[in-house]
Amino acid sequence: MNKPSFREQVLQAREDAIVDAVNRLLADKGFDAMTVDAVAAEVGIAKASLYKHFESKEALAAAAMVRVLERAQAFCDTEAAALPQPLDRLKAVARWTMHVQWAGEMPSLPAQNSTLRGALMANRDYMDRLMALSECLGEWIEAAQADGALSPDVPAEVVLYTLFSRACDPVLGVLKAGGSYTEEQAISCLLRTCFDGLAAHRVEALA
Amino acid sequence: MNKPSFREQVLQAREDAIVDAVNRLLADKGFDAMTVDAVAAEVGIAKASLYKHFESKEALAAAAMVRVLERAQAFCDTEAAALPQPLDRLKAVARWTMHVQWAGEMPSLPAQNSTLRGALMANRDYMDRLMALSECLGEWIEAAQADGALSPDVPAEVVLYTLFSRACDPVLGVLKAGGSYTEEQAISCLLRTCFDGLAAHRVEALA
DNA sequence: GTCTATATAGCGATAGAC
DNA sequence: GTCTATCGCTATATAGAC
Repeated sequence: MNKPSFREQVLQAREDAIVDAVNRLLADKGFDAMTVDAVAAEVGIAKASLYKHFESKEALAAAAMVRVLERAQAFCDTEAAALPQPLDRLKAVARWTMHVQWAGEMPSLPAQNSTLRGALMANRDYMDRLMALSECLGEWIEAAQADGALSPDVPAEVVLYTLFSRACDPVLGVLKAGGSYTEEQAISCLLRTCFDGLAAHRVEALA
Repeated sequence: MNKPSFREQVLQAREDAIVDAVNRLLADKGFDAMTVDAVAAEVGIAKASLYKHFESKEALAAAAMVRVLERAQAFCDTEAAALPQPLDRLKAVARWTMHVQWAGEMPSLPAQNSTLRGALMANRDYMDRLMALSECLGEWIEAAQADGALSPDVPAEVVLYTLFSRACDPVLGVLKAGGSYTEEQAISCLLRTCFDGLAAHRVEALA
C-alpha cells in the first residue's frame, strides 16, 4: 500500500468527477437516455478522454453502481450495525436508500437491458460488492426471522429482493414530484407501507 | 353504431395483431429496447405499413397501454366488483395484475423517458382510461379506509400509486426467473408482502 | 491524456412504385 | 395499404495530432 503519487491523486479525482456525473444522469434520466456525450459535457472534458478511463458506457454505469453499493455497505457497517434489533437495522437501511433516492443520487438501471445485465454480471467489482451487501442483509434478515420480527410467510430471498426493489420504487419519485409531502413524510409513509403493508392490522379488534 | 364492414373488420384484426406484438415486446424488452423493425417482423408486415396504422413508436406503446387498461377495467367491473369487501376487491385487482405480469403480458414503460411521457399525456384515449381506472380504484380505497380495512396512516393516493407500482414490480420477474416458485406461490407471497408488509404482526404477543 | 474529427451502425420515419 | 429502398439523425466508439 504505497502512498499514491500526486499524479495518481489527480487521476482519481477526475474519475470521481466522472462517476459523480454518471450517477446524477443515471438517477435523472436512466441508462438508456443517458448519453456518453452528456457525461463528457457535464464533467467538462472530451468524450474521447472518457474512454481513456472507462472502456464502455456499461462500464460507466457499473462504476456508479459500485460506488452506491460501497456507500450502502458503509452505512450498514456503521450506523445500521449500531442498532440492536435486526429488524431495525433493515428498516434503517431501507430508509437510507429512500433518502438517497429522494436526493436524486440513486442510479437506477433498467432490469430488462440485456447488454447492460451481461456487462454487470461480468464485472468482478460490481458482483463482489453486490454479494457482500446481500450477505450482510441476508444475515440480518435471517436473524429477524429467527426472533419473530419478520413474517415467517415471506422467504428470506423475497425480503432481500423487495428491499432492493424498494430502493428504486418509482412511487417515491411520484410523491416528490407531487410536492404535497416533505421528504420525511413521504419516506416514513413508504417505510410503513413496506414493512407493515397497506392493510390495517386491527390489533384493536381483539380487545 | 353501424355494423362494421368486412374491410373494417380485417383492419381491426390487423391492428389487434400489431398491439399484440407491441405488448409482447414491451413486456419482454421494454420501450427503449423495442424497435419498430422488431414489431413489424413479429407481425409479419413491412415497417412502412405499421406507420399507416400508428403514427409513431410512442403511439404504439400508448395503444398497448390502452388495451391493458381496458382489460384491467373489465376485470374491475366484473370479477372484482362482485366481491363484497372493498379491500378484497383491491387485493383481487393486485393479484390480477401480477398474473398478467407473470404471463409476460404486462407492458411496462420506463418512468423516466420524457418523450414517451409527453406522448402518453397528450393521448386522450390513454388518459381517459387511466383516469377511469384510477377513479374506480380510488373509490374502493376510500371505502376500505372508511371501514377500517386499510391503514389510516397511508394516504389514498399513496395506496393507488403503490398498486400501480406493484403491477410492474421487478421482484416477480426475479422470482419467476429463479424457478423455485410456482406462479401461485410467488404471487401469494408478494400479495401478502404488499398488503401485510414484511414484518410480522405479532398478534400473539398480546396474548 | 486531452483534444478535434470521424468511422460505424442502428433506428425512427418517409418516398414512391404498385 | 402494402411493399422496397432510403433518408436523416443520433449515439457509441475510435483515429490521430499534440
